[in-house]
Amino acid sequence: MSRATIYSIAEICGVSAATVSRAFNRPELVSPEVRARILSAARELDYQPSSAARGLVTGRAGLIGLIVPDITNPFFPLLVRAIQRTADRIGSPVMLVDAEESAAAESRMVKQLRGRVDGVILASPRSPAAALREAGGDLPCVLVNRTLRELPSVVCDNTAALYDAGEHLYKLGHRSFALLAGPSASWAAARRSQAIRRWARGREVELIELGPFRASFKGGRRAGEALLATGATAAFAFDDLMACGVLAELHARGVAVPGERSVIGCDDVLLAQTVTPALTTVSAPFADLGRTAVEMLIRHIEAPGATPEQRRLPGAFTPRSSTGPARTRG
Amino acid sequence: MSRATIYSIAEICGVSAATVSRAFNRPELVSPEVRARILSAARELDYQPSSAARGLVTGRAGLIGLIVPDITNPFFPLLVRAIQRTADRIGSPVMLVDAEESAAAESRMVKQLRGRVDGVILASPRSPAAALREAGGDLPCVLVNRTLRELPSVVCDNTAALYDAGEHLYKLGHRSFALLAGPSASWAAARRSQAIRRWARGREVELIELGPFRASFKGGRRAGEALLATGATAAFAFDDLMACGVLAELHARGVAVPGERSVIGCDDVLLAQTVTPALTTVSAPFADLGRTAVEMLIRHIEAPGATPEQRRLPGAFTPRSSTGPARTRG
DNA sequence: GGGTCCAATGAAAGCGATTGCATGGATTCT
DNA sequence: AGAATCCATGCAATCGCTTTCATTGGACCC
Repeated sequence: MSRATIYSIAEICGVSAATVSRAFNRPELVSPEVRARILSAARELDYQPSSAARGLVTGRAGLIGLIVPDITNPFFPLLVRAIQRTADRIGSPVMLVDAEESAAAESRMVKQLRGRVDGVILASPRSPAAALREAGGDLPCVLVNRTLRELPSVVCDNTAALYDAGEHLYKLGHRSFALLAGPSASWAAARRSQAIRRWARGREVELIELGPFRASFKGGRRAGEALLATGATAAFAFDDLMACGVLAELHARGVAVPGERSVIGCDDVLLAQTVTPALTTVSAPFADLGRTAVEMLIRHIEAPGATPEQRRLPGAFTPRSSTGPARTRG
Repeated sequence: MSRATIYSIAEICGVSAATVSRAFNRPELVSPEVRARILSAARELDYQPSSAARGLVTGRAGLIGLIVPDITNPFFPLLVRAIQRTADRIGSPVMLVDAEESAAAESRMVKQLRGRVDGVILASPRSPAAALREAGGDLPCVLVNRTLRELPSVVCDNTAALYDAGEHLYKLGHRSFALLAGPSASWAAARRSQAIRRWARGREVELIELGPFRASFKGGRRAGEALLATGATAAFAFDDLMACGVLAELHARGVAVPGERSVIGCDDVLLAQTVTPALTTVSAPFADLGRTAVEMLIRHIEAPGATPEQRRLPGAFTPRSSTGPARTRG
């Protein structure tokens, strides 16, 4: 048996297809008894409206796209969940696309998504600005963790939290810090480095910049190696994954954390809590990030002309066990 | 400017819409010059076919659904990527849905997906069999990491690898083992426990069954606690996440791994490599799992009547650093 | 030269929903 | 009572594409 349509329901109920359609979309326009009959018949037949047909006439796909650079990076599942949860509440499922860290794939996917979705959320896009604008075309887009003047965006602003982190270490007696920079193409990496530099400038401390390193466990191990070559007693890693690599490297070399060095991550992904010692980090407001992104996208879909809004949500400093008093040098 | 359609292209090229459609779908049916003209005009106008219109007439959405119980569990991102990669190659994007560990949500989502997608891949579904069958209806479904007689499925069979793991520990001198069981509702957990039991029965060893524990880091800590209350020198954890919890708990209590106890995980997720010590585990064939699932689904979409095929792919024992010689009991 | 066949194209009928407009019966107003 | 109003419903067009069937104009064969 083929799927039920508004026509089969109409026939059964002895009404026209238009009435059936209205029973679902504008229930106030059909008489209560007829509506009841229709709904019950629909349930009986296990009717599901064809989204293709609806999409064709309304011009809306009822879908939003989500492009992430790397779903295996533990940052993204948390974001994906937050976005999906919000999108689901407003009845617009999410099409997830993994760009596998390729900028080229990213804009290719945006293009592909056009015509299938009503708008897309681009999480931490790697693509150059021009490519993004071009690929987007008239497709509503919102960026997460990156800004671009022409597009709405929501970013996590870690400035204040990183200051808190710095102060935390300062109070523990640290005076020499290493900044383990993330990938140079990453907008977030640039912002974080900047925030830390600014904090360091306002304090009487030494800041040794190392990197850039890849935002991966391996990258972290390399960063750990570099860290040991310096006299820094505390390190800011670009993100938690890198911080875990640092921890592993230090452990492998018999350097105690936080005994001999303190390490700070960023994002607060699952890993940060499971690693030993538990990672002092800056928690990203995943839920808010996701919710805001979806809300902004919806707004942009409904009012395509609106000026792109830029939102920044603060991260929160979360002390755990990977930071401790500075070992007195010597 | 509204989007280009086959009509606008047809007009520009001085041909009929039918020809334009054919130029894309049955290129061998239109003359080379006309096709070239059409394709160039299409590129010019940045034409994207409306998937709604196409879907309406062909009855195919050109989309497959993927339902995972918990995207934040590191097992799933790896699977998602593998599935997406394959689906992408055959030009069928993936709609990802996170059921947030709720069986009810799971079947609700399956229902919702019907009419939007051509088929669904259900990864490690929690729902009772009846609910799944019912929700599926005539929608092609394939299960990953769970079997059900009526549905095609692909599972990771860890039996052999777990035997290897057992032998590995046996050779290291272990004679008393703990089995840290996963959630009782999990099909995979049942299979793993069974495999280990069978192995133990074939050997002169003691097997202490503990649990069930939640398949989470916290669950693992609890399992670690329970483990310490026994005399077992080696433990099989349900999965890597749980194993990490065990490791953390042992570390917190000053018990050395692998010095005093050996721990084995399962799945080989990112965590297994980043934790200290690196986890000895059983690697799941994520890429094959994903590829097979998509291929089976496609086959089932194209031949709805076919008998459900059941595939099992072997995991591979992967020794790392969390296992070592049994401490001679004192 | 006339018939056959084929390749290239066009005309038109849907696919299943939404929606503006028309309609007709009941209700209310004057 | 007749006119005006309104509510519930039906009719029919439409969205953009695919696909069947018909048509045209050569090329080819006898």
